[in-house]
Amino acid sequence: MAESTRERILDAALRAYGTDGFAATSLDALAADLGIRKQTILYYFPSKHAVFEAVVDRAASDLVKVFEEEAARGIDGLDQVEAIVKRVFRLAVRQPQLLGLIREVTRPGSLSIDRLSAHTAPIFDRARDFLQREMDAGRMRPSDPEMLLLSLYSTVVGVATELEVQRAMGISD
Amino acid sequence: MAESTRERILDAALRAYGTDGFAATSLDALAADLGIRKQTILYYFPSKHAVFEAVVDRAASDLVKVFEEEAARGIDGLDQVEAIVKRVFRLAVRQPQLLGLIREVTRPGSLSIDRLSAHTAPIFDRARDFLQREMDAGRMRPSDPEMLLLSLYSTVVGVATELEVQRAMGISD
DNA sequence: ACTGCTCTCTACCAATTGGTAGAGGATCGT
DNA sequence: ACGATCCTCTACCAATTGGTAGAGAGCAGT
Repeated sequence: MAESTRERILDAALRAYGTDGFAATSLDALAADLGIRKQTILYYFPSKHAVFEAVVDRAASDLVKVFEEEAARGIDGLDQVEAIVKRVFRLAVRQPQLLGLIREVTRPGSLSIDRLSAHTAPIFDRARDFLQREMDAGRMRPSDPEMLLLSLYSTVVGVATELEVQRAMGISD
Repeated sequence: MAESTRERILDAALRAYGTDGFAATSLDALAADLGIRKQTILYYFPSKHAVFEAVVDRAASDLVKVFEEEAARGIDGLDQVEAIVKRVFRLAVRQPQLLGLIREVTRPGSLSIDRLSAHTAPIFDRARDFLQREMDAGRMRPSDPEMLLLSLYSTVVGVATELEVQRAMGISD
């Protein structure tokens, strides 16, 4: 067995939720995509929403891992920021639905915001402290670290997810 | 009659589609929110998707109008960019769901991308030419105008829509 | 051979979905 | 008074939804 059924479900769910969204993806469609019955999905997860939460958990920890690994290399100033942005982009190219899922979770009506921020809050705090430190040390132009972080986040997620916009606007690659 | 039923439907639909999304908003829910029956909605629009398209059309032309008006003032360089960004933000504060709807349309699986870009293509071209001109004239740091435009777009839409993120991250206002 | 466990299945369900058909009230010009 | 038009409604429908109940296959340990 190359991959457990549970894992295959999470893979397919990430793909579906990240592109079409949670509400637009039925358990039947998800199961059909995997060549199984939806009751098999409901054997591994108590409800549709539980599938979503599990996908969010895995996606969040994947993202957090990127930050942890990159932060461990201890690069300074903008080079550190650039390195992380580059790695997130590489992740987004390999798994385009991952950031799409993040976008889905961060939607106003979402129920799983807390689940995501439980994962991301620590690295957010660390990132803010890092930016503040680099600004104090004069290695970065001083500004509000939280706002800088938020626009960094928005830009990266935006550009990475809205490939359709790029195509619609006529940007090839 | 203060506002026509058709207009009221579009208002409620913008609110719902912009926050919860298209798939998550049933015609019944939309009608209940308005205190009418869904058949009344289907009297004004042939299908659920037609409601969506009408909302997109109106939202797009609202946004385009902002650009047209601001461009008509003929400001130079970064001041022009800043003025437009500010106006879009003001619009986003007054109608938070508007940019949420844009985000919904630009999702990978969306069917109405062409409908949106039909509206926005002209101002996109104009904006790109404007940036190119300002760069050539030395009023802006030279770079790829399309990429600059895309990151501008992503940042503005991102920051404006993801108020939940801001809250989750602990940014008050 | 039997028991228990893990897994996937068939069968079924009540609720909700988008959509159709058409009745009935109001308002109009004639 | 009349039909026509505009609007909103009730009644209904087939399909899909998330979820429950439980059968049965395969495989372990005994």
